[in-house]
Amino acid sequence: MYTLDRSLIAGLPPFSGLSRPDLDVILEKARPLRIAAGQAVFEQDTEAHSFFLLLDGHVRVVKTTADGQQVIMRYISAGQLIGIATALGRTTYPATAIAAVDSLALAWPNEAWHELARLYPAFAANTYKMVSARMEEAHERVVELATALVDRRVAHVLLRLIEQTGRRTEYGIEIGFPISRQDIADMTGTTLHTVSRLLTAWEHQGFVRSTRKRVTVVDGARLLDHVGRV
Amino acid sequence: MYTLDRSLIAGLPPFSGLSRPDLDVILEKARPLRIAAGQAVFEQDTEAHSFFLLLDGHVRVVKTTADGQQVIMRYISAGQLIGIATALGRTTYPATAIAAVDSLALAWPNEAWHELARLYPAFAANTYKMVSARMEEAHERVVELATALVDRRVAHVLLRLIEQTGRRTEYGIEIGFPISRQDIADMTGTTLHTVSRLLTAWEHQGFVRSTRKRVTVVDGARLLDHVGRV
DNA sequence: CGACACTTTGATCCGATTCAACCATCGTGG
DNA sequence: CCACGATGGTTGAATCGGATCAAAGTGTCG
Repeated sequence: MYTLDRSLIAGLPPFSGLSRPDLDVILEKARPLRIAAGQAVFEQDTEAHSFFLLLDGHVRVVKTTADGQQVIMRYISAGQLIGIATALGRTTYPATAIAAVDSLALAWPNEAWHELARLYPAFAANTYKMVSARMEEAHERVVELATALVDRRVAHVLLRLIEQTGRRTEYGIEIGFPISRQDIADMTGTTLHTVSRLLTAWEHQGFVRSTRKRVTVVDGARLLDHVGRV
Repeated sequence: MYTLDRSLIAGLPPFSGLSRPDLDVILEKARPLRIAAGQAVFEQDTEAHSFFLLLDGHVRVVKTTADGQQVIMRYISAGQLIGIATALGRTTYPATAIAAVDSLALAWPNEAWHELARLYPAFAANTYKMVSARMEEAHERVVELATALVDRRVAHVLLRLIEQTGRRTEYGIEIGFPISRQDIADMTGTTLHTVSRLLTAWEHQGFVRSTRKRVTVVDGARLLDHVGRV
């Protein structure tokens, strides 16, 4: 028997509007889970047995096509749900989730979802709101992929990532987890070569700084302006 | 006072699981609406005052970027809801909806949504299921835009459209509404020129047939095979 | 310290856009 | 009812954004 403190999840968006005792009931059904960097939380097309709440760390959600090409659908930060296949009426996970750094999550067995959704309408409502938000994001991404050139797409990804996970450093705002050129390419539908060229060009122009797997945005406004030829 | 027969909406996916009297209550709040081909049902970024059910016809949902580029997000067929901005917690429409042919819809004032969702949980559940399905579609589209070449994307769009709206004809299965090369380009992130070239090439190869604003898929399997170089 | 993962950079190639011109079909009004 | 403008479609040539091919450099970790 674990004793998970409800302060772990109190105040997180998925549980907003729930009372303290509610949280205790919810926590009772959860099981803590450590995921080492590079390890999968769940794998695409396998039976969905659980859904997860990321407590600490960063996880990337990756879709792989039949011919082996990868697309990173999103990065999940602490406080967010992942693997909610059941809530969407699926029986398998639509993507693979890989820890970008050593991470900590809670796992609930699948059956718990329906029970919790019934018991706590606020929890269900929060989840659906999140699904709606993710749908809109996906739509925006479709528009961008269909209309914008690569430099613009890469710039927008960097700005989105520093907004979601950035932390202040001496030179600017750094993306909050290690990310390679290949990762950025997989988020924008391009190649690591093109990303590398863009980043070095932008570094010369003073918009960004980067080292191995770390990217810092020095001047986001000027970067946006640079690619924002409207 | 109108008298809308409940048989109009009985059996449609958004209302599955609802009783006859429920349907009557729901219909009471609706107002019928004719939309001429080319007319907008609602416009992007304007105040969302209503949501709609398409009873007859075809409507395309279009997003326009700041610099005027268009992306067709989807085609709506009879029996589907559109403009459910409110259900997603928005106050404005995220896209413009244009009738592709003369169409008929029902319109509910925005306030009705929360009321109906509260009164009829099945209705709310159906709507969320649809939102989930659309999110998955959007994700698939992101993957395709990020990884597949233009010919593959165009082929997939044609096959999807005949699956959703196709009707048998002498030569094959025809897309159920008028659609131009430009429209197809706006769905796949390419240009009308490229679509035109692809369609004429495919016509020579016997995969499709087309005339002005009408496209018929003669042999979908061979078309798929043609672009499906995996 | 050596192997491996990540990054950079040059050269070449190609899919698709852009530019340009012309043709076909439809709807409309004199 | 036919002429004509408008909308939609085709096709060639030039161009270009990025991918691909190729090779070498660099940081990191076991």
